[in-house]
Amino acid sequence: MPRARSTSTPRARAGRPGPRAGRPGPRADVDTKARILEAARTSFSESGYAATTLRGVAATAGVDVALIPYYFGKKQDLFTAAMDIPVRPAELIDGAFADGVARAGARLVSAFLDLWEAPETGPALLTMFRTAMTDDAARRSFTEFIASEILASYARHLDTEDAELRASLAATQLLGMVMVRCVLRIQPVAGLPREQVVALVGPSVQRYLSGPLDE
Amino acid sequence: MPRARSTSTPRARAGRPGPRAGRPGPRADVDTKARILEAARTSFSESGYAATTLRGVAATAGVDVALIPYYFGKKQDLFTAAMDIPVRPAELIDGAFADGVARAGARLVSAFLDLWEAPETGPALLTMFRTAMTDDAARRSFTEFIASEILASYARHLDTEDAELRASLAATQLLGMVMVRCVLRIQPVAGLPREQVVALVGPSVQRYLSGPLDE
DNA sequence: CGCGTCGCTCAACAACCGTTGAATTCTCGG
DNA sequence: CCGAGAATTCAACGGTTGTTGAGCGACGCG
Repeated sequence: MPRARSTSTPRARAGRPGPRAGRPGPRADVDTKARILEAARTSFSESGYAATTLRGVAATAGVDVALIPYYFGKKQDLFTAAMDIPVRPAELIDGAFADGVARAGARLVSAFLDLWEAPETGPALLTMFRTAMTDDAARRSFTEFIASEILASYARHLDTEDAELRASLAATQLLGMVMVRCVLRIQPVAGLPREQVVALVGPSVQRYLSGPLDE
Repeated sequence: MPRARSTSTPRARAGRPGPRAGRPGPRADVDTKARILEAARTSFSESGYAATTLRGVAATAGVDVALIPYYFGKKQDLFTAAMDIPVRPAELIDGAFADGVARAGARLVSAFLDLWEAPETGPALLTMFRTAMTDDAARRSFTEFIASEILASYARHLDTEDAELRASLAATQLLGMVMVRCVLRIQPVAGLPREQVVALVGPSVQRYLSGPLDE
């Protein structure tokens, strides 16, 4: 493991920077930090964590590689910064239940589609989901987040005693719909108009929320 | 991880005069190729393609790194070899429809659970799914495979004209159940006995297959 | 004008990656 | 008994990665 390579570099001129450094071009008229973040979001969601290289992110952002550690620190910090998106699941669920449990199924499907199809939140959600599928530590925190935030919010609106069972069953249908339509884009579900998807899978969610479970 | 290597390999560590190599231990009592394949399957499914290193696979298989290119060629070839599992989706679906469309929902749920919970096929399926979510080329071939193999098999058993729509809707529920129960392992669905899951989500799949879609 | 500071570039570094080639030992058919 | 070939090892190569540190240019404040 120790390569014991002292300061004898194969190249000449060790330690001293090159003759050309500094900032030759004009000052950044656009916000460099935001450009890095956006490039990082798309790269993480399209290629995953391990396959994303800082050099690739820097290239699509049009900046130097060293600017990323300069602004964000380590690669893991860039990742958490890219995943920090504004989404309040509790408010979303409360909104879906606003006018009665009887309509909550369709409302939930609609809200889920909003979240996953918006360019602001969709890529980050996909990345979090993918990481939760892969990394075990991420999976634990992800499922704990779902249990304490999402399922608990459901349970507040369903005052039956099997509320958590019903909530997690509804999650299977909601997640599966999002996978098939937004991620894998399997036809014909992927090509249907939004309202039709809501009308088709809404009743299934509704059955889990308020219908008879044993039949 | 059974490391049942009974015969000890005498590692005579003498000096270090130039290149010394060869095979010091006894010949492979266990099938080396199979051990590499198994280690590769679990590593690919737990860490993904980019994050799996040949050195890591070799370490958990207990062999030298160079044996992997020796047996499997490039890393991509090892990947395709690890993904080559015996699964005949058409037969599976035909079996689920064997005694009538009316019972196909529960049968399909049961067959899906078998497939994803078996240690033989589960990891590879998970890997294929994850890769399809990440890589766009893999996604296209995956969805095309689903359309031409899976959905077409469904459609053969449902002779209505919206057969493909019904099949892809059923896929949302089946995939979502597998995600929540087998991959993310969200409670309480993950902790339920098998038959209860079949009883709970079977009717939802059944509705997509033969129930009224507009209600 | 002097000077610090901020934004940025360049070059290098150590570590690790996949892959190759040569060396060595074993097994086995002739 | 011997040589052919398979199985396994070590060492190295060229490339890429994340990260660091030093230098450069412009700007703002004194």
